[in-house]
Amino acid sequence: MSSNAVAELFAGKVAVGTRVTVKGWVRSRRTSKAGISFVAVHDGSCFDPIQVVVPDTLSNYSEVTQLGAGCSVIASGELVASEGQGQSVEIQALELEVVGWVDDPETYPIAKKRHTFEYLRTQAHLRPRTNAFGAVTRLRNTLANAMHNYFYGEGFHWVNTPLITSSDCEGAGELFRVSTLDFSNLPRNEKGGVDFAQDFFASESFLTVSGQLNVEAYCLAMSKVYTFGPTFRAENSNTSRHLAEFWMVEPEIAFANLEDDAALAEDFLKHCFREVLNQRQDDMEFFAQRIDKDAIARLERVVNSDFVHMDYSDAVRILEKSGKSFEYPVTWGLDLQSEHERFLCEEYVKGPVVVKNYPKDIKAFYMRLNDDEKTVAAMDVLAPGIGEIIGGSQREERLSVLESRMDNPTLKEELWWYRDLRRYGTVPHAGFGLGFERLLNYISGMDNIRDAIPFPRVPGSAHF
RNA sequence: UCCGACAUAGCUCAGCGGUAGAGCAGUAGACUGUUAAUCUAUUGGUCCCUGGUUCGAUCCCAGGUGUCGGAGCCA
Repeated sequence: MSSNAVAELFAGKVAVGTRVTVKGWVRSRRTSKAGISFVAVHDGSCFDPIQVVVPDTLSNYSEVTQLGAGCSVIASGELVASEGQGQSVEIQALELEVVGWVDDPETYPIAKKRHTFEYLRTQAHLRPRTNAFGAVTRLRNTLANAMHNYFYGEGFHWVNTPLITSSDCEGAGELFRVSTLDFSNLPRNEKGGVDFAQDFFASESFLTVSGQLNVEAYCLAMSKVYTFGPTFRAENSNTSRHLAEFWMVEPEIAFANLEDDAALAEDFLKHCFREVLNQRQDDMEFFAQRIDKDAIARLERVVNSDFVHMDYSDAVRILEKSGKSFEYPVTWGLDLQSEHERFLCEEYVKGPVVVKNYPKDIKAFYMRLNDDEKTVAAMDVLAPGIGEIIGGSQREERLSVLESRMDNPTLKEELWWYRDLRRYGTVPHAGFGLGFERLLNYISGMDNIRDAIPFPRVPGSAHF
C-alpha cells in the first residue's frame, strides 16, 4: 500500500480532499467525549506530527482510545483543512490500523514530556522519536547532503580513504588497534614482543585518525578532493566536544595556498548554512525556540558577513592587551588555550574567526614552513561555543623541508609514499579537517556532541 | 587523565539522624475541535553499592561505581 510522508502533506503537495495514508508513530492522543479522538502521528519526515481526527464511528474506535505515545499506526482518510488551531491540514480518518502497541505505557521511556538529554542518552534506541533528536537527525542528513552538493558543484571528487591504517605515527592522537590475533594466546617474536607478522595485515594496524595523508595523494592527481567518513581517536577525552568515533570532512585542493584554503572553508560553511536555513526551517525554528534562542540569527550573521582573519601573532597581542586575567599564560610560542580561543571568537570577534600562521613547534610536521622559518601556514577556524571547528593548513610540498620536519625516523620510513608525492610533480596544496558533529552543534545550539551523533562512542561507553 | 558537582517513584526534582514527598507520566472517572489540554481520585520507592559512626543512616564519614560540568588532548 502506498502512503504519504507527513512532510508532503504539510508542504501542500497533496490537494485538500484527497484520500491519503500516513504510517508512523503516535506522539499523543486526546480523546473528546464529543465522539472524536485526536491522534498526533509523526513519521520522521518533518518536525510536526500530523493530526489524525478519528470519529467514534470507526469499528475499532475502542482501540483508538487506548492509543498512547509510541504506538505505531497506519491511518488513512481525507486530507482536510484543519478546523482547529495549530496546523494547516489534518486527516479525517476513515481507517486507523494499530500496527504495534506499547507493552507497558507506564514504563515507555519516551513519555510525552520534556526529558533531559542526559536521560535520553541512556535510551539512544528510542530518542530519535523525540522532537529534539528527530530535528538533529534531519539536520544531520541535510547538512551531509549540502556538503556533498557543494563539493560536487565545485568539481571536487569524493575520495573514500581507508579506515584501517598501518601507520601509528600520523600524530593526531591515540589509535585503536585492529587485530584478529587471539588475545589469550598471542604469538611472540624472537625478542619476546607480539609477532604482528602473524596478524591479519601482517603488521600492526589501527583505525584511522585522519584521511588527510591518503587524500593528499588523490589531490595531487584529481586537483580537488575531499573525504567524508568516520574517524577514530582513542584519547581519554571526557568532554562535551569529543567522541571516540566521529565524522570528519577533509577537503584538499592542489595549486593552493593557505589563503585559498581559508577562502574555501568560508565559502563552504556559508553554503552549508544557507542550505540548512532553506531546507530545515521547521527544525531550525525548534532549535531557536527550545535549544538556543540565537540559533537562526547566528547562521544568518555568518552567511552575511566576512570571516575575520588574524595571525596567531596578532591573536597573542590581542589577548595580551585584553586586560582579561586568563588561567593560562599567553605567550608567543604557546598554543592557545580554550579560554583564549573563547575570548577571541565569543568576545572579541563575536563570530567565527580564522587564526593563521602558528608557531611551527606546536603544529604537525606536514604543515608548510613559512619564510620566517618560525611559523607554519596553519589555520584554525574558531566558533563561539564550540571552539575549534576546523583545523587546516597549507601542506609542505618541498621534500627537503618536509623531511627535516619529520623528526621520527620510523615516521619517515613508513611515509615513504607520502614523501614520494613531493618527488614526482609536487605542487603547493592545502586542506582542512572539519568536525561534522561539532558543526552540527554549532548550527543547532545543542551543547553536547554526544547528542549530535546517533549512537555516541566515548571512553567507557560503546552501548547500543 | 585532572578538578568540581551530583546519584531519592517510569521521568523531573524537593526533603530529613527516627525507614519519604511534589509535579508530570500511568490507571479510573469528569469535561472539552483538542493540541505539553484541564479537573478529581489513585497505583507506584533496595532513597546507587560496600563498609564505618550511631540506640537508630536515605541523611554523617570512608571507599567503590556511574553520570554531568570544566580542563588537557583535538575535530
